[in-house]
Amino acid sequence: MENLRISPMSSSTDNKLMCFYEALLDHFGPQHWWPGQSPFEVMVGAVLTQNTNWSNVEKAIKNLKNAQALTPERINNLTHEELAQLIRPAGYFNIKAKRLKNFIRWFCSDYNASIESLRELSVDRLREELLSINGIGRETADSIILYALEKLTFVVDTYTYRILLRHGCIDPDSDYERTKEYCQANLPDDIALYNELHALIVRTGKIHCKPRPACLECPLARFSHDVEA
DNA sequence: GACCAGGCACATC
DNA sequence: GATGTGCATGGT
Repeated sequence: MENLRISPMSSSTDNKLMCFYEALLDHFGPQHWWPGQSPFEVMVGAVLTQNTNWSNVEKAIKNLKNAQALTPERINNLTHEELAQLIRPAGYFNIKAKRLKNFIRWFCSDYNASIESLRELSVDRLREELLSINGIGRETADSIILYALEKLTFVVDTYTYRILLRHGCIDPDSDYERTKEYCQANLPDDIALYNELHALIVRTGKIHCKPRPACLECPLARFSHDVEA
């Protein structure tokens, strides 16, 4: 990845986001997301990781692989109970089994389980279609578009919102779409950068950016960090 | 034992 | 439209 050098102090505050990116990349290094071996595995992982620690998702994916069930056709042919048991370690297994089935039914019936067919669609069309599937919300849709299909869309999550709010980049009433707009307006059109920044934000959020207290050891603390937030 | 984790849909007001 | 709640396992 191109190693842009932007001084946090000299580049002014009109692009905090790029300063954050530089600081986090310097501190943590590349995160090599998404840890899936295929686009389909990434899509499955995107559903399974909803409100769930990734280590639990890995167990569920391992179960699917061991059962030789990690293909659209195989998952389509599993019963609800069979699928739910395989993904049990990821939590919410009953509801996630339904969500996976919904997603894969759409993928198979509308796009013949073809990743390339999905890639031919525009981001707007993809997003609209994904969001029409019960169980696929904004973050899951954007994760699939960015990490599985490698198209330009920024993924917002609770850490993104929390960090940007704490640094005064967004208003407390900013919703997902407004937060996403802020990010995309302040970043170059670079899929690899979107990929890396979201991963770095998650890494940061896990360690430093709990709801409170703000952590002075956070690599972002020097950027007008509101320690009272 | 409490809390958290890479959300989402639905019910209720 | 905003808020509350159910969904569930596994690590710390």
